[in-house]
Parts: sequence; C-alpha cells; structure tokens
Amino acid sequence: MQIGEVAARTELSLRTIRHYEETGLVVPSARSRGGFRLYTENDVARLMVIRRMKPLGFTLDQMRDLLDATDRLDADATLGANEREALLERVRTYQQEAAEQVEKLRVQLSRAEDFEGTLRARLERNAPAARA
Amino acid sequence: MQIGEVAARTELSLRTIRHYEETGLVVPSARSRGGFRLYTENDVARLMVIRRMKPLGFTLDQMRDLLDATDRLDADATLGANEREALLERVRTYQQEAAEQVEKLRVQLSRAEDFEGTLRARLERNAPAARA
DNA sequence: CAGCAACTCTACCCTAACGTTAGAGTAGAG
DNA sequence: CTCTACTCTAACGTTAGGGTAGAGTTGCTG
Repeated sequence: MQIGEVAARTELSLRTIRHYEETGLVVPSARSRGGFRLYTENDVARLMVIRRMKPLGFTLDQMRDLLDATDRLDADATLGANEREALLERVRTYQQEAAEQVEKLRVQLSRAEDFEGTLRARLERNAPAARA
Repeated sequence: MQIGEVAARTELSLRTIRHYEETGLVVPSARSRGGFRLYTENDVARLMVIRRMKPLGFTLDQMRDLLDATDRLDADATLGANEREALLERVRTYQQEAAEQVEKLRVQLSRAEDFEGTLRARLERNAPAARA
C-alpha cells in the first residue's frame, strides 16, 4: 500500500514515515515503477511497534538496533549459540534501559501532578469570589 | 551564588541554565565584576518551578508567559480588577493544559511499563539458563 | 486518448532545547 | 603572584521531525 494509507493506519505523519526510512528504521518493501513507496502489512506492523516504543524515549538508532536484534532472534533457525547469546545480551541492555525510563516517567508524572496541583491551588486561592 | 552551585542544587546543566537566560526565562539577579552570573535564592526557586514544569511539555516561551503571569499576580497590590482577571484566565488555560498533559503522561507511563514487560517476557522465554 | 484530481516524489531549509567543543578570562586560596 | 577550579562567549552539532516548493505519478473519467 502507499504511504498515505500507512500514515492513516499508524497515525504517523508522512514526514515521520519518510524520516524513518532515511534513518533505516523502516524501509518500504518495494517501490512502484514511478517511485512511490509501497509498504506491506509487515512494514505497517513494524511501524506500530515503533509507535509503542516512542514513549520510552529511545532514539531512532536505538530502536533500529533493538528491532534488528529481535528480528534476528525470531528468524532463529540458523543462529549459532554465541551469536544468539550476543543478541540476547543486547535485548537485555535495552530492557534495563526501558526499566530506567519507566522510573523516569514515574518521577516526571509525579512532578507534573504536583505542578498541576499547585496551579489549581493557586487558582482556588485567587478565585474571583474567594479572595482571602 | 555562582552557576555551578545552582546547577548542583537544581540538577540542571550549566548549559541549560545559561539557555534559560538566553531565552529570558531566568535571568540572574546580578553579575560579578568579572562577568560571572550570580543567582539569588529566589532565582533558584524559579528554576525549581521550571524543573517541575518541564515534564508537562510546555515550551520555554509558554513557561516564561506563565511565570510572568504568576509573578504579576503575586505583586498584586496595584492591579486593576480586569487586568487581574485576565492574568487569572491565562493561568487557568495553562492549568487545563497541564491537566491534559498529566493524562497523557499516565498513558505513556502505562505503555512504557507494558513494553518493558514485553521485553522482559521475551528474555525469560528465550533465556538459556541465564535466568537467576 | 487527453484531462484532471489526488497523491507522491526529492531537496532543502527551519525549529526547540539544549550538547559540545574551543579559546580566553576570573575567583580566591596559598 | 601563581595555581587550580570555575566561568565566560561564540558558534556549530544533534534529534525528530515540520513545512514548502516544484515536479512527477496514478488512476479515473469523459
């Protein structure tokens, strides 16, 4: 399918999808004779995975690296044991970083809640009818 | 106090603090004869407020705008009633945006937790004997 | 077939919020 | 005065795209 439909289905912008190709994150499986990008269901699935990863704050490079590792683990058949272990180690590293990111998000959320509460308190204190 | 101590206390980088001056967000109250930035406790407090605002995803311009509004509300004495109401309205708008952003952060956190769990599950499933 | 609307292409410049040097000056203890 | 730690300005780099221009492509319709 063409890029427009992909954008609609993934809720990503055309620019974003093209950018993901520029950085090698999701390269369309084919091009039309005229040069239009053509995506498969598989490509779309990959974009969806990326969309779910975005909140974790990984860079595009890191996502590419991680996707590459899991892809190769899934195409497991011909992998040597130590190659497999190396890939798993990479995934482990990302898993740990993800856990750290989750912690950061928790801190951020509590700071944000705190700030929102402060603002609300100020508004209540300064409310037109209830000036103390 | 000098910028280094401010950085230590706020956990912001020197560059960030200088950047906040460049954009007029927090201008140091004084400079030494030699040109070093000198910050007061008040300046530090302002930086702390900003740090809490950061997760809310406001731009520096918006933060400056909001801080400006609350500052003027705090120096309340000479404010006309409609000017005061206009300022409060501005704060109200930001408070609503903050509340929305808090919601988004909650969603992001739960997605992040979810993804981290998925990665962990994969590792456990693929673990040779390395699982402790 | 030509015409047309809708879609897509590449190329390039722009942005926010800093990071990262480089090279030079300042503070203040000894 | 010297030394070390700290700080200064200036300016280019980065990330993840946004926006625009000008040109080409697709597929339908008459």
